[in-house]
Amino acid sequence: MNESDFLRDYDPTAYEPMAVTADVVALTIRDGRLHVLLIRRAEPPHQGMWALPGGFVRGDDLKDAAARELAEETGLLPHDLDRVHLEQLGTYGKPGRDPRMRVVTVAFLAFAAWMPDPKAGSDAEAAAWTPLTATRELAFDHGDILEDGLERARSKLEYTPLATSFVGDEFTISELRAVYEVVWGEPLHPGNFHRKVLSVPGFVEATGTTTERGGPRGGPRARLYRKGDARLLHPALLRPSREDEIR
Amino acid sequence: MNESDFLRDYDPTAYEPMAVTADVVALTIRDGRLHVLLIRRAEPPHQGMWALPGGFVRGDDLKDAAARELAEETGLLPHDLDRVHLEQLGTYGKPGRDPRMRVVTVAFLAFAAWMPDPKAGSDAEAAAWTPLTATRELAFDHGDILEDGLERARSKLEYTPLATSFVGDEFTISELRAVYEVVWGEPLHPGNFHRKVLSVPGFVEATGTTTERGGPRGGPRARLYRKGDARLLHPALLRPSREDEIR
DNA sequence: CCGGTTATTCTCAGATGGAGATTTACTCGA
DNA sequence: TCGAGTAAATCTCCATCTGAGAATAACCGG
Repeated sequence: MNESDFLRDYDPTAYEPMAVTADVVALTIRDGRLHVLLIRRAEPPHQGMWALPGGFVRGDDLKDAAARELAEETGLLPHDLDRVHLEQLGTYGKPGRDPRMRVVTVAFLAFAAWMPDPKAGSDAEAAAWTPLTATRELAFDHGDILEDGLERARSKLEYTPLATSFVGDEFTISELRAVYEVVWGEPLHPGNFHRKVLSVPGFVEATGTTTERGGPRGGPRARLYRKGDARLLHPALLRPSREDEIR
Repeated sequence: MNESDFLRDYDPTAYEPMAVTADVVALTIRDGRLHVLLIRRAEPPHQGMWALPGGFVRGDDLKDAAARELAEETGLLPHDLDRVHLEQLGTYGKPGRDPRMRVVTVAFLAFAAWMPDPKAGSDAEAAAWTPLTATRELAFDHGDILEDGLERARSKLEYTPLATSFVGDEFTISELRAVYEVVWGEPLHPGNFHRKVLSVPGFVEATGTTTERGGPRGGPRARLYRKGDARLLHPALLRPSREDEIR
């Protein structure tokens, strides 16, 4: 028996204690801006700082732990949770990232069209949907995790129908375009976007109905669409101008 | 203090023992076929079955643990390890995936142009580069992890210069095309591939030299190229015909 | 030297994408 | 009620990209 096999069979609690947590980067769109769910830490370390919601993984699956954490902070019911897109983002385990002990954090990314205001008296001292433009410095390495989550979100809009997770069941092409513009942070050509969305097979399907009224500042009633059955967008909707990220 | 904060401050060893391992999906190309590094388990559970190489994460970073594991099984020196692409693939922590105890595995994906034969008398009873066409059923959920790794590899060839990790420092366009054909599992149009590779800015740069001889079955000498400075391929090289994956 | 192989380039038609203009339907305030 | 402003939906034009196939030329082995 060599070292590795020895370790595999040895009592694991004899090693450096290792805790596994599931943290969530929960994104939603409010007032035309992208928001992330943050909590204010009630205890040291980093007491009083804002952080991503999260908690220890216990007997459940990693994803279930993340869902539980999300539900706890938002007051989302199991029924609502079904409508939230939740995917694994990455795992962060650099020694020293938590001063108390070795903590390995599995980060998840959540998207939803609408989420309730954080429950008062819930897990942390305070929880709030925070516009990304106003993000303070976060506790631990949560700033890095948030950055990774945003990049993942921007990227997944390109080749998956994920944007439909940010809007209601029925939506207009303009609402969908607003999602892309908010997440990508740049304006898109309305005509070309419209053409592109309708030309990608399975992205959206027409409901045959329109909005009740035109926009608040005028314009015709827009047709309503539902999410289609595509799992991948082909061809993809590519972000304009990211020359800087290529090299 | 509510439940979650209580847990955060409580002695972590009081919980269900949780082990964190780093496993590696190491891919390379040999004899024109894609190979994955597998070990044969020397101990129960799944004694005698093939599995991905991996081991417990201890005081080091997750990625370092994966690199150590890879070096251990292949005999790769630190110098060689620099030439291996290693990235995080995902984390697998479903309760019950290891019958002994709760094990959370952070899986990594490794690519290299060439890796030595596994060291005799190393970690496991046996280790071998296995052609993917001949993969047996793997221990634990390693079959799922391998599948995820393959899909990640196929996908990353599309929009990153990762394929250059599978060839030597200097390579011909045909060698590069062979990488794509082997990983994607389908033939590509040589003329269009050639045009495309040279048209993507920063993918490859000419060395100005050619091979010493033509191919083993004839043909002119091919020009040699080096990896360029692009981190992303734009526009991407998209896989043909994946209609089946879209819906 | 010859037939077969392969690197490289070219052609051509169809698909795709960006920029801008047009048409039409609607809201709001004068 | 009417006119100005706004926005949905469509269209044009043109540059670029793509897939399929073919042409050219260099090189192998016999």
